[in-house]
Amino acid sequence: MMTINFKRESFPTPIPTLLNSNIHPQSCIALFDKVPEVTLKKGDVLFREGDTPHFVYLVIKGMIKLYSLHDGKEMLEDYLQKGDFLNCEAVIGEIDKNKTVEAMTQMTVIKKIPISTFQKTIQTNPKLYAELLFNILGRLNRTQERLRRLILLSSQQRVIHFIALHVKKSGRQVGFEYVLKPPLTHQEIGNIAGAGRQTVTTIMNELRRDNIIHFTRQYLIVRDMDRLLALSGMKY
DNA sequence: ACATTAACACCAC
DNA sequence: GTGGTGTTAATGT
Repeated sequence: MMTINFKRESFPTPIPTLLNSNIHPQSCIALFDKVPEVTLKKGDVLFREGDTPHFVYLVIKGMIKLYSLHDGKEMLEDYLQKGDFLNCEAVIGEIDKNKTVEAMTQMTVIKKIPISTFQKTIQTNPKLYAELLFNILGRLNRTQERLRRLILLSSQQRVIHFIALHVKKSGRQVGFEYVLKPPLTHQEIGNIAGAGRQTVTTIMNELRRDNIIHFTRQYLIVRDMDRLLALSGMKY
């Protein structure tokens, strides 16, 4: 017979002493302050479908993708970027073992802490709990955006829409332009937007001819965000 | 008409 | 050399 205990002894206060005595601002990110950074190359795998993860990861730089395989085809389930937490569902004891996780960009930087440490600290600090919820909400929105794109837009529009939103959010603004460095490969853009690699290449070259974007292997510039958004066929 | 895939050449690191 | 890009032809819906 299982009993569920809804009581939370130390929730919401007092704040435990040992674990967060050295955390200055109220931030989940601060939990990782003294943890060394790990740099991943594109394609490096953190763990595979079926593995049991033992860490919670924080993305510092670059992008991480979560996917499952279906007769050789990669199904992109989610992707994470700077400030996102991987396996943070562990705070409520949920651990997703059904996805492979790997670095999507060159020079992806992450930090990791044991799941138990993360769990204990977050569970006893409501502010951190709220911050985590907020972060997960961001991921949920991103996934919903992707679903909307997939259902409503043509493949051209999907690619354009993803590029517009992604660069606007993750690139830095320089004058009227947005620069994303490093960029994603056409293959990865295709995986996210639900389009073939060649399709992405062709669309991006058209956009380049029209001087709406520019790109090399090191960067992607959006020259005219308004036109790009207009071409995407979505309001925002 | 739209989109994906295969094939191949080419280029960069 | 390997991985990424550019282009076109064939094929499917």
